[in-house]
Amino acid sequence: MNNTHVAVNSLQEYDGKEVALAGWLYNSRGSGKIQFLIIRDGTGLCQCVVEKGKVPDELFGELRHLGQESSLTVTGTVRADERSVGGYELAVTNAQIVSASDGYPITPKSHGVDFLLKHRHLHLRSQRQWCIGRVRHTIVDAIRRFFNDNGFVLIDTPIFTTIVGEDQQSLFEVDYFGTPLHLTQTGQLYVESAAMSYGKVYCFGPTFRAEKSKTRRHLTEFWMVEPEVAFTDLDGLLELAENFVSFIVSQVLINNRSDLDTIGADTTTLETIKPPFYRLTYTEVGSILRGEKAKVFQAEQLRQLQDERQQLEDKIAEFEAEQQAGQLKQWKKDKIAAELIELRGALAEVNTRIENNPKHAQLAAEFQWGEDLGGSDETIISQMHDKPVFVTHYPKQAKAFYMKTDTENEKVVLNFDLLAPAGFGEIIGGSVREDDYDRLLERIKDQGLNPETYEWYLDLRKYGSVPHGGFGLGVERTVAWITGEKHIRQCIPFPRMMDKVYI
RNA sequence: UCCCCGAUAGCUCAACUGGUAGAGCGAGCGGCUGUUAACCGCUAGGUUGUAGGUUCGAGCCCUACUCGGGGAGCCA
Repeated sequence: MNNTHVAVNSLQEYDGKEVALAGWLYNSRGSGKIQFLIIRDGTGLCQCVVEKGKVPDELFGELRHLGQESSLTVTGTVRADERSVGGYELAVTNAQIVSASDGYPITPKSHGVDFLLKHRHLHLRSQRQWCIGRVRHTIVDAIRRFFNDNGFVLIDTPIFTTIVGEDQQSLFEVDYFGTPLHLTQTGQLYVESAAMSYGKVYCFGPTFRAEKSKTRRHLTEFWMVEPEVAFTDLDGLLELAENFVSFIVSQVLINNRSDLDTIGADTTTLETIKPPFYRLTYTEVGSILRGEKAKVFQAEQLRQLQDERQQLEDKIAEFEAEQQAGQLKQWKKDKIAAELIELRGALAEVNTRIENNPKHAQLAAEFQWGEDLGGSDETIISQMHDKPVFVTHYPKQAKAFYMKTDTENEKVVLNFDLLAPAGFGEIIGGSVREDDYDRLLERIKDQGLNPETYEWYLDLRKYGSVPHGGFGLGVERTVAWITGEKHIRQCIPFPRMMDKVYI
């Protein structure tokens, strides 16, 4: 069946020729004697034009009543036409309904988040999800390609794990034949041992965090890639990270331009994502947050938001007045009603941001040296920059035991976060690892961890320890940033969120 | 764990300070040869999340619960 069908995304090779397509009915419009069937086949959309008289009358009638997402094959002549979605359309001569669909729940109109997640198995077919999935595919491919082409060896780390990388409380516990084990929250400790064998390695797979975080940046199951490099320092890691992220973005721009356009991503800004990225220390960030600059920035943003709110409110009032005026054509009323729904949605969004602005400003102003940066602090810093920002040298007390202490300033560690621009926040966290046996042992004890559990990890510092480090990049956050998607739950096919798993 | 917001037709949303619930989309029928979330006409579709309370009267006010959204802490 397959090899006789042509893929929609290769139609330009068949201009003027007769081909058969196999796919699903995405949408259809019709008038008395002509029908437009938009068919999706997984590679793209194609408008198929059915004219009465050019197909059997019986078929014409069947196609007219064919429900959304019915599967079918169509035969016809390919022709270029500007008016068509992909630039090519099919003049249909015949069609065969494979399976008629009736009452498909996801209509071409707007739907709520909850509804769509409950229909995730079907929502994957929708344009926006389809585009995001393709971008994700490119990102995952770029991740592998970057490391494979730069001398890294893939190391698959275990999902069932005996050790704690970050924080005990954020682990999912599983009953492993009567013994408690955890689902991995990082492959880093394992990958460190592999780096001492191969030099440059990476692991790539799902990661599990039981954090009770209900935000647009969190999933309990997400994908993370973690490179680890022997004989490197903080500067080396930053360079690796900025080259890596820039490569990912460039690959998406090469392969997914039409997807980015369809979903309205900001490609002009993506074009500028090239090394070097901004570099700030935690201490610098702290003084920015506490200082005049952040205050002015936040106040300016608040003003902008208020302006925006005013404009939205004016527009809404305008439309409402128009609605009251009466004596309108039906289509005009509909347009206004649709417009109002959109405006009210935008207004709600702006209002939340206005509500949050002073809270975030206060949190920033109250920044205390020694605390970890909050999500809102990162948002502010990332909003203040048009390119990704590295934040380095965090206070030791706020960070994990394995991060190497800066010998020039014992209060900080040689770590970094990478904040994506325009408010997307953290997409990478990484560090140079403590390679000194005694210091590491001390840190393990300081954090109240059991040194016995980390015996093998300590061994790495016993037998030929070298300066080394790495980082973890969150795939979904990267997808969200690049696609401009507000919530990372749209950036993984089947999201797992705190207390909520739909299908 | 805490704070804010919400729940009305299959879906997305209206209903000004309490007065018998309305649109659009979707569905069904009819019309239209170039539509782009097509359009036009008609039809069907509701115990307003649940349980109480206030009131002559509750979608609207009060209490509790359930579910959902956003955010804080924490993080990729």
